[in-house]
Amino acid sequence: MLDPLSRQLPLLDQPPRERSDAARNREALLAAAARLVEEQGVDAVTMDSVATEAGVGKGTVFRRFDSREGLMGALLNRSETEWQALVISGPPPLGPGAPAIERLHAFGHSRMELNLTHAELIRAAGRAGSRSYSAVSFAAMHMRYLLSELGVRGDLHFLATALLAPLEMVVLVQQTRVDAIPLDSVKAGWDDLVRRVVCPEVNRPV
Amino acid sequence: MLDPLSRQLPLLDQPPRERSDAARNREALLAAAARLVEEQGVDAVTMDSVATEAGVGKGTVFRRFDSREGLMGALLNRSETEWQALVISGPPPLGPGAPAIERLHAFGHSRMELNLTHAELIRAAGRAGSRSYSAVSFAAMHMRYLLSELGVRGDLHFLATALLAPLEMVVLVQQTRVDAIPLDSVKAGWDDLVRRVVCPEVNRPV
DNA sequence: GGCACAAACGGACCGTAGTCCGCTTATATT
DNA sequence: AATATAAGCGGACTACGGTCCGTTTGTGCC
Repeated sequence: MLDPLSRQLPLLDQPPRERSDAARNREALLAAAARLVEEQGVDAVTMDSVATEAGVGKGTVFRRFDSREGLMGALLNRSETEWQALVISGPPPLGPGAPAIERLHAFGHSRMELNLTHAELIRAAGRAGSRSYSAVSFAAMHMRYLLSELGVRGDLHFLATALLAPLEMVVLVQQTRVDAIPLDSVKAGWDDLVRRVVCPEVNRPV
Repeated sequence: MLDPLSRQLPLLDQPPRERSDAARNREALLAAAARLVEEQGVDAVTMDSVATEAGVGKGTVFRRFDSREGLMGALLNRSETEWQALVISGPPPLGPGAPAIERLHAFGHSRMELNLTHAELIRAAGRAGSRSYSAVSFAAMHMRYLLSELGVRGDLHFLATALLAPLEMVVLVQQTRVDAIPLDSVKAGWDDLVRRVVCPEVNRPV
């Protein structure tokens, strides 16, 4: 039985628990969408096909995920969460335990791979893609932490954004697919950018 | 009369001149689209309304611009071209005549303003937006030129991309609209990034 | 168990992007 | 001027994202 106070002051509460049928349908829809992506590619994920595949009505898909972009975002969110766990508590050098500079390089490389792997999905997710608020804010927060560990001075908020920006999917796709630059060269370029930003000479105490 | 050779070897030729009615319709469509954007915002620019407004059929809009994104891209292309002209031959510090470092700062600031001004249009243009090949390659080329003038060593191709990336609309919108950072702070942050990249100590001859 | 009600459901419906194909017209040639 | 032909044209048609609202169902309370 729920605490009666929770019922009376719902605004102070967690939003009320999701109804069981709703939860079941959400899982079924995510599973159906993931399967469609796997088997037929992102373009085959229409709201109708996902609904049919999950055995629910179309309205339900929109109720759960608001829009196609929202559905794609939810799909992305799963791997984003796994990745964040690796950064927070996975093995070094991505996870804790390695020197900050190594973690920083591993962070960038790993993010590039993640964004390229999910390029189609990120594109389909639009605003809900890699620039969703939670994804951006986690990455930026971690980046600021690593930069401060390295003694970088300046506007860490902006510097984090600036180092993250070339890891965005649109930029990576341009470089690796349009300009046909090997991924390793892109990584090396980013490493050089990092070197310049953390360079001791430009971070002299004022 | 055309050179007979041109008729016989069309592959060596410029693509045949656009038919006069086609050219007229293209202008009418661009004008109609620009007017709709101006008066009612980007969302009001549906392919039907543009066609009606220009007094042509819907199929004609698609024939000329392939897609809604293509139409938006064509609209953007006009201001992009004007901007490129300013960079190439406009007044300093954006145009030639100022020291390279000042031109670089002006370049970044100007690009930010341009991208923010056209944020809606760029979003609606999707792939045809600010990352269209011609826009990206012009900006990158100019950036490489300025960096080389400044004696920057390293992978100029990547460094140009890295300095351009934080000027992308999605990043700027995140910073100025979501995080509510004043544009001047963003500019200052970018200036600092530039300082680090062109810093003499990190560009010592090997 | 029975009741009340908010939440969830589903599918008909709407607007828009994009396709298709038979008709029209500009242009080059004679 | 007449003709041939490729390019252009237009609007009916399809598919998909998104909305709406009458119906169903899970949940907490008695």
